[in-house]
Amino acid sequence: MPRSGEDARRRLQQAALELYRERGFDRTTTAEIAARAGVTERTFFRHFPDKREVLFDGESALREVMTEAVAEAPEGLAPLDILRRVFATAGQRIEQNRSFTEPRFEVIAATPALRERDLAKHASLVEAVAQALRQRGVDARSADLATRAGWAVFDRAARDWIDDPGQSMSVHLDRAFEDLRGLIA
Amino acid sequence: MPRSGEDARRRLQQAALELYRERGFDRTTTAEIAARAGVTERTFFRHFPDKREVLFDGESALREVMTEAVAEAPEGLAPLDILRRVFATAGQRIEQNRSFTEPRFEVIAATPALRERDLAKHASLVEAVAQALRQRGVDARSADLATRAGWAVFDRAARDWIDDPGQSMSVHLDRAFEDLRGLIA
DNA sequence: GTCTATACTGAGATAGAC
DNA sequence: GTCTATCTCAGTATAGAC
Repeated sequence: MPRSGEDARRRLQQAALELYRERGFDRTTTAEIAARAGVTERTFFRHFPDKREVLFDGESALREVMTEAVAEAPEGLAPLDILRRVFATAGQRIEQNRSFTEPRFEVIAATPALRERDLAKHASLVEAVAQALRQRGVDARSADLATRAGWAVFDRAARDWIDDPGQSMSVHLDRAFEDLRGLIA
Repeated sequence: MPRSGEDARRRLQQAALELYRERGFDRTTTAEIAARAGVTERTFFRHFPDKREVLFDGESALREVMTEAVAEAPEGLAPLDILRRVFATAGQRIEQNRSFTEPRFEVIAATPALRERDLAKHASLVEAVAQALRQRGVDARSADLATRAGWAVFDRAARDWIDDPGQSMSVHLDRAFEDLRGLIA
């Protein structure tokens, strides 16, 4: 059994996702997850602060991708146009990880406790993106409002893509942005 | 000790809010809440499924107010104009309960676990409002997107009102709606 | 790695309202 | 008598302290 911490971490995530799917989040104990990953229960809590967090390890990387995309967007773009680019970048990542994204998505949707954590992570991401906009000089109110409205569009597009993976995320994103425009006009 | 369940329920809510403010959510035990309310710990869990839910008892009433406001809005309004009315109605309720709303708001903002639950309740409200829009014949995608974007506006206005209660919620709402319009144009 | 506090659950008994 | 709120007792699992 490898002693590498990173390896154990990955096995714990894999084991947790499997068990949450097999018997449900509530009926899975941390001891079972640890056993399947070949470590002790204590090790589980060394890697993850709680039973939910094990499914949200990629969030900080996504945050970096998004805040960097904000910083690197060309000068002179309107806030919502910056966000369109940012979400397109994030959408690509999600598209590439589909084999992991999709089962994870299902488990979260089926589990209220995980859904709560998911929403909290989204709120945190939205806040980080809004802050990145502010650092580009966008005023605080506009940054906040644009990012939240933009997230509604992104979320809509992501769910559209789950239902219809034949079209790429960027197509779904464009459509959702157009829909929002139509609703306001 | 009164046998009325409603009375015990109210005492439990009151005791919980007090204790969460006095020593923080994490440092408050359910046994302490029950003791202050004059019931046993087990009774706490008969009224509330968990330690967080005790602060979210008014949500179902707010949901009814909002979905009814959707149903009662005049014919022929665009989705976002319906929502503007709905949120104005909800805003009035929030304004009236200020003495309860504000301490509760503070405790939630200071406690990650409560913030998560708060976000989940918001998501559930958004879904209920979107469904009410669908029942008026608004197509599913528009209902979803409009309600989420509208909620971003509502949330912005609510925080503006906390910072500046001198202006009414409806003023803050109008301003936030105008801001969104400006961002899209 | 060990120990412990506490959130939460289940089943059965009791007490008051009707 | 039924029904419902509460209590008592006995546990399990998570998470944090040591």
